[in-house]
Amino acid sequence: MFSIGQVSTRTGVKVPTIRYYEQMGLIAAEERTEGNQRRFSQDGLERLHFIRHARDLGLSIDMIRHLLTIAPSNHAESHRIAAAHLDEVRDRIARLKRLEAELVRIKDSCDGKDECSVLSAFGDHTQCAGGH
Amino acid sequence: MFSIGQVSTRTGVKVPTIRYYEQMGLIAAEERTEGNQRRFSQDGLERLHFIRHARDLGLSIDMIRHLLTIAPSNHAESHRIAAAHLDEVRDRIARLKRLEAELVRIKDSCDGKDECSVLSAFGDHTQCAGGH
DNA sequence: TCTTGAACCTCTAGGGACTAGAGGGATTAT
DNA sequence: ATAATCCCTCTAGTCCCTAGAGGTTCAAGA
Repeated sequence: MFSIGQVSTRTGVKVPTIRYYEQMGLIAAEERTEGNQRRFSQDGLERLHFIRHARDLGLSIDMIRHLLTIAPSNHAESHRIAAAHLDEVRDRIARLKRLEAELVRIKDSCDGKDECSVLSAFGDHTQCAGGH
Repeated sequence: MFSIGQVSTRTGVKVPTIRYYEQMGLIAAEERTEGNQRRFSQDGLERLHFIRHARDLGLSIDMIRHLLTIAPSNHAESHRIAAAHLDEVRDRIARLKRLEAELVRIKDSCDGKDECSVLSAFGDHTQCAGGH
């Protein structure tokens, strides 16, 4: 059995965040000591690992709850969630790349000059690749 | 002079968001009508365009306030902000790409099978490219 | 066994960037 | 004049935590 601090160091999830996840219904400490401190089993630790990983991958708490409660018995649904999220991520990458290109343009427009136009570049939409 | 609604349609910034920006000290309506409604000048409109663009580019409200107050007279500072932000964006792109690769792995690991392992894939860190 | 100090507990509030709703007043077009 | 639309302020909610206050429990050393 692990204390919340041990779980925290093993999973990399901060202590208050673990308590927050409990509050949100993602996890629950299997036991409490006489003095009301949480004790987690190996299973609880792995569940938290899963949550951590899924959060790193950008899934929302709701999505994760969904995966944890509905999906274990339903691969099609799990698959759908993963695929939908992949689409989202690809979209975000595309948008960030446009953003990168524009920042380069803004930065370069003023490199090596005494006078630059970062401000007007920020205000100028005409060269934007994508429409806002 | 433009009403808040006209400014909203021209800039694409929603009405409550414009009021929020005012509250945050990014903009201020130049005038008010007898009946206390905001009226914006062309300048105000352009300032909001700038803010909209900078927000699209991912700059925080604080950064934008900084740009609007300190930077106009200080190109070096503006340049620094743009360059620092570019670094951030590149970092985000790199992380998202790792994420994308992993989502593909997770999805493919279960494509076309009757039984899949999305859940265990989410829980499995061993194949992560980057360390969490 | 006692004591110290680290770790734990609950509860409330804050943060960032909005968004939504209530309850009302102003403006504009017919 | 009246209806429709727009606008006002204020409060509270969203998401995912993070920080702090004020107090209790645990583990290890003397």
